[in-house]
Amino acid sequence: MSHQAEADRVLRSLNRTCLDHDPDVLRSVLDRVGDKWSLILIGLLDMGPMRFTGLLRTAPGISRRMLTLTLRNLERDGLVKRVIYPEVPPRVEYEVTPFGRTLSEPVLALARWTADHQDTLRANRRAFDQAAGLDADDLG
Amino acid sequence: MSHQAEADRVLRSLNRTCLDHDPDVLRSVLDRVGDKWSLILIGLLDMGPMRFTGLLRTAPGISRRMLTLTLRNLERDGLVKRVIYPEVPPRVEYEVTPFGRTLSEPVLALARWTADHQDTLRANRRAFDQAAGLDADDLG
DNA sequence: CAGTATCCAACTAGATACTG
DNA sequence: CAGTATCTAGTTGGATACTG
Repeated sequence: MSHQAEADRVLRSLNRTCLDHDPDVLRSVLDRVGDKWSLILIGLLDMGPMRFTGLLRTAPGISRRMLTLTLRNLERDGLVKRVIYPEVPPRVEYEVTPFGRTLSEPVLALARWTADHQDTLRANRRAFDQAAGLDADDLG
Repeated sequence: MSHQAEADRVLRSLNRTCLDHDPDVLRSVLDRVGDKWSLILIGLLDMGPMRFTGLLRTAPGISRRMLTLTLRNLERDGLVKRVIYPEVPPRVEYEVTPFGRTLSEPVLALARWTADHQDTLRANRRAFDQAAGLDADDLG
């Protein structure tokens, strides 16, 4: 059985189990990984532990609020660990947990897909938008 | 080199290329795949072509509006194909394109991860919420 | 430094009435 | 049947002032 056929079979099964059975778990993970900042933070922390302000500086355009909220959610899921050093001034470091690293692989697969197909995607979108534009302009 | 080490290396590289270079493409794909309905529609269509009303009935809780918007975006990206049969009453079928099927694999990987780890996730969240609750209630 | 609290703007998504 | 148009509620996310 080919890899593709196997993948199809499993996806079909997952469609049934995930969609019919408990779509909320898949949804919640997609919400986590699909929101605006989680993946970027995981990506940054994957390269080593970082502090709050470091992440604030490094993640392009994130606000304090969203950094706090996103880190809390990642921590809640056990994907990121928060380590407090009782010093003055206070120091807090965030790091990816071993559990979090298991998520890297599937995320990696998705990132690879986007990297491999971004040209196709761009072309598709451009073609679609152009066709729509011509439609709207009623030009041949 | 182990699979994990290899994955780490590639992810690190992707961090640099995707995050530093063009985060928007990865973002746009995550937006597509991570939004409320795309994955569910891809899942349904993966089992075979379907018509608008069929999807409306089968996807749990989707509105006409969101079905239209989501299908348009999937079509725009070339992941789904819209086939019009010029009949009366009108018939339109949607099907996953070969390009769309290439996306199944990484999505499959993510779905598998959620399936494999949903118990851990649930436990993590429960533990975190309980700890937060105890904190808030000031109980030991 | 590492957040929290508050306010506000933008976007997302649902309900529903209408059209070819 | 296969949508579009419109209105509205709810959510997400940014700016910023404040706290331990």
